[in-house]
Amino acid sequence: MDHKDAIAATMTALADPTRRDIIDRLRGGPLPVGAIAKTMPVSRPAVSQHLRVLSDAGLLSVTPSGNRRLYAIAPDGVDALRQYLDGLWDDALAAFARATQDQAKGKQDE
Amino acid sequence: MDHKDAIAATMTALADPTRRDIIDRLRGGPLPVGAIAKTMPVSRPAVSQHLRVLSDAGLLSVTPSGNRRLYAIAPDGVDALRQYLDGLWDDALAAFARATQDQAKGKQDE
DNA sequence: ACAAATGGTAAGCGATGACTTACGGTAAGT
DNA sequence: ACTTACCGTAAGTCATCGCTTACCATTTGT
Repeated sequence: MDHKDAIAATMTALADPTRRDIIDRLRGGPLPVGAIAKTMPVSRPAVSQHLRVLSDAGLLSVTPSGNRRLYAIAPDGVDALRQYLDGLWDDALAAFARATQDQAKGKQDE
Repeated sequence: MDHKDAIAATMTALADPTRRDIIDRLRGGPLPVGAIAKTMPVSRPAVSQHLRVLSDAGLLSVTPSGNRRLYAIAPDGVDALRQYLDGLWDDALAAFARATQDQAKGKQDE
């Protein structure tokens, strides 16, 4: 399933703390690579590699502007993860309700 | 911030594909370790270690039942990630709207 | 045309992590 | 009491990943 691969890529992309830091830098709007790296404890190539991972995961969009490349958060990529978690949330609540209901009826698992 | 650490733990826990598989097995309701491991390509200790990570992240709850231990999805842990993504979603949309608006006004970045 | 700036990529290194086998410990069956 | 079932933990191995330094391409400024 192509959709599950997208979820996997998005999840692993967001798992790294440095990449979440980059995402936080972009919350205010698009930024070029140098501006991001200047406020971070890692080198610029490291930031570049992280931006690649985030872009491949669909979390960032890139718009070349002359000499620089502006990176911005892509709402669609974030939404994919949101839908996954919403589904997980629904199932968790349903299972929880069913478990407590079964417990009230005195049924143990079989 | 303790809250950000919780997000980090939850995110790294969900980043592993095997752990997401385990989560999927638990969507229907609580299961003991052996039942999970029997339907998975990895060994039972591996599953046990993954369950530990998921529990520490607050994504699973454990209820010892006699000889076995029943693992279930914890809605609260899922909700923490949902809130994080909702905030990211809001900021992304706001930044996107502002960027297009600035572009309409002809302002380039400074 | 030359120099400076911006940024992606390759190679190599160190650390983290996922898995296995082996072991111990507790609860249930006979 | 003994055996079996269920499960967590320790030790060790192998792959993956994040980082750095070097290098190269492209674009802007003079």
